[in-house]
Amino acid sequence: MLKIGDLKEKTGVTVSTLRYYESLGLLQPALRSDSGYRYFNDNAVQRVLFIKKAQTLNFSLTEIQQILNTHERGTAVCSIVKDLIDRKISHLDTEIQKLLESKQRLESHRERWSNYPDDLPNSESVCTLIEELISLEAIIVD
Amino acid sequence: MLKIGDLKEKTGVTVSTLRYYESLGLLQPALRSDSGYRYFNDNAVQRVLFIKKAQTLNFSLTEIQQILNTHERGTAVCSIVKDLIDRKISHLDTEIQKLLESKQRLESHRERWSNYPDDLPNSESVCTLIEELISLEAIIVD
DNA sequence: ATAAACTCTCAAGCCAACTAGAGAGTCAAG
DNA sequence: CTTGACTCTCTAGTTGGCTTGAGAGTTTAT
Repeated sequence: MLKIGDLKEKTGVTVSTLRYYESLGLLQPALRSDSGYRYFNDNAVQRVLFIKKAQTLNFSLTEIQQILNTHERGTAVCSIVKDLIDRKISHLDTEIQKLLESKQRLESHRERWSNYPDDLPNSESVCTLIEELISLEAIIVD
Repeated sequence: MLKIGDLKEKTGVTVSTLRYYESLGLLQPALRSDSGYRYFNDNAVQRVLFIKKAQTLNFSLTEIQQILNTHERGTAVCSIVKDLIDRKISHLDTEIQKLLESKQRLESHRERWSNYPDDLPNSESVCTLIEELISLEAIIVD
């Protein structure tokens, strides 16, 4: 039986985070001592590692809970998980697209600006970059 | 002179958000009436639109404030903005890479799973997908 | 003159995933 | 048997970008 500190050692997840996971229903101690100490079985290690790894796959704790609940309930629900993963993939796709667009717009600005000389110390213009950024929003965004 | 509601009409940004921007120092009414009403000049429209558009370029309000302050101060500081943009681009790159990785890992799982048949209604196994996900974390993550 | 629509301030709530701290109780080694 | 490390609960704070609501005052159109 593992006390919460042992579980922390085996997973690298802080004690308070473990308690937080429990409060969300992601984790359950196998038993509680009379004094209230949590005792986990080895299973819990797998579970916590699963949570961490699912997080690296960009699943939220809520989604992870769905997967684990599904698992718990014992119903044959691969399709639910498949759906979740499909939706996650297309969500990731959207996010990636957005970021790529932002990046490309920024790059095209940088490029365009590299054709302008740096502001001269005493030049009238405050900052070509900013002025363009501010005055040419239409171009920036469209 | 525009009242805050007019500014909202012209920019599509809600009144409370506009007040919030003011509280962050992103926006300043040209004057306040005796009764406390904010009055903005047309300039403010540009400014708000700039904020919105900078947000679509993944700049945070804090970063936007830096840009605007820089602009306000009247110093010739293109290089600061250039730096900001460079850092933003490489940050975006990192984010994109992360998401791409997640996506690819998920896709390889989906692919692998598509070789397994769906669970049969009364099969012993709960869910091949979940079991694999849970038991083979090493594979999943490495 | 009155009602509708607008505006004000200030406080608090929301999301996610934690983290920090107070104050008290418990366990294990020497 | 004491000391130090561990654990407990509970509350509240963090970041970012807002939103919601209460309660009160103001402006505008008819």
